[in-house]
Amino acid sequence: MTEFTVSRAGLKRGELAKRSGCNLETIRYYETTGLLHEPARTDAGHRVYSEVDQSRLRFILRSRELGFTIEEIRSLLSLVDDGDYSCGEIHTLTTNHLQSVSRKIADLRKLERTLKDISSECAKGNDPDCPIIDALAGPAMK
Amino acid sequence: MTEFTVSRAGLKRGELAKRSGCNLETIRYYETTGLLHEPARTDAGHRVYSEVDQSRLRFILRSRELGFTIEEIRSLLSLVDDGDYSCGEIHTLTTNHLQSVSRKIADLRKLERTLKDISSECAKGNDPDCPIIDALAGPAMK
DNA sequence: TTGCCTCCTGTAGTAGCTACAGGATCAAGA
DNA sequence: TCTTGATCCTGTAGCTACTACAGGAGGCAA
Repeated sequence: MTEFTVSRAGLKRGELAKRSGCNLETIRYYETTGLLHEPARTDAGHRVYSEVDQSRLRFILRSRELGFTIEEIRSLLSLVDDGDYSCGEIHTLTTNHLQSVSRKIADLRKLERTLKDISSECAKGNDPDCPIIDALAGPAMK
Repeated sequence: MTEFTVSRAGLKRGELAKRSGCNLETIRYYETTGLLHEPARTDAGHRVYSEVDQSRLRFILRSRELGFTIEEIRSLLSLVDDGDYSCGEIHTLTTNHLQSVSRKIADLRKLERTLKDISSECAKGNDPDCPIIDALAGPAMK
């Protein structure tokens, strides 16, 4: 069973932001949206993040880097939190995400092709008769 | 000099939305953000879109399809509106956009590769010891 | 005239943050 | 001990590019 490793004492929010590379306010945002648990507080109300909190943030940041949405991460975390997730469930979420990434790549490559095509027709001169503008203006509406 | 073609009488917003495939509210949004000029109105205040308005919307929609941001489209349109744009300026905007699309593709392909790698390590079974979770949890913070 | 559809305006919600205001707390130096 | 400046707290507004809704007015056919 995967667990978040524990080994160092608490950090305040600013220090956690620095070490994780995450924006200060984003940490609070992840708390309000429920991705991060509410951390312990000092008597004065300052947040103190345990090693478990730090690992959880790292998990979130890594998942975001890989393009998972907040809701997808919420699903991943809730499976882990419940404790009895199967590897198959995690795999399904991941491959679904992979498919949407692949689709996005395909879309962007079409787009890239089109942009190359229309910009290659352009003489780049001072002539104000522009094939790019013509291409963008396109045919009249039906 | 490129111009927007004119040939049919005015349309109301709903009709324009239907023909252009653009959402009804989006048309108003483009007006408030200044991409579309304020159209003529009937006595009762209903918007009436001329052929020029329709061409302009088509230009915007096509540019959005190609992934230009609203600000990029604003630049393109203001060059056209000023009337004395050079084809070189348009070409520059387009190739800048093309570069950002290409960068995005490169980023997504790395991401796709990583997702494939981590999900291929997974046995997909009921075993709750998941290499994907391990990969996402990653190494401890510095 | 009744009913229904479209139109109008202003405003709020979406994702995923980021930034700011106005106040409290902390830690180090004089 | 006092002061100064950094950091913390909360709540709220802003960003992009839309989309949706509420509540009211106009248009048109039976």
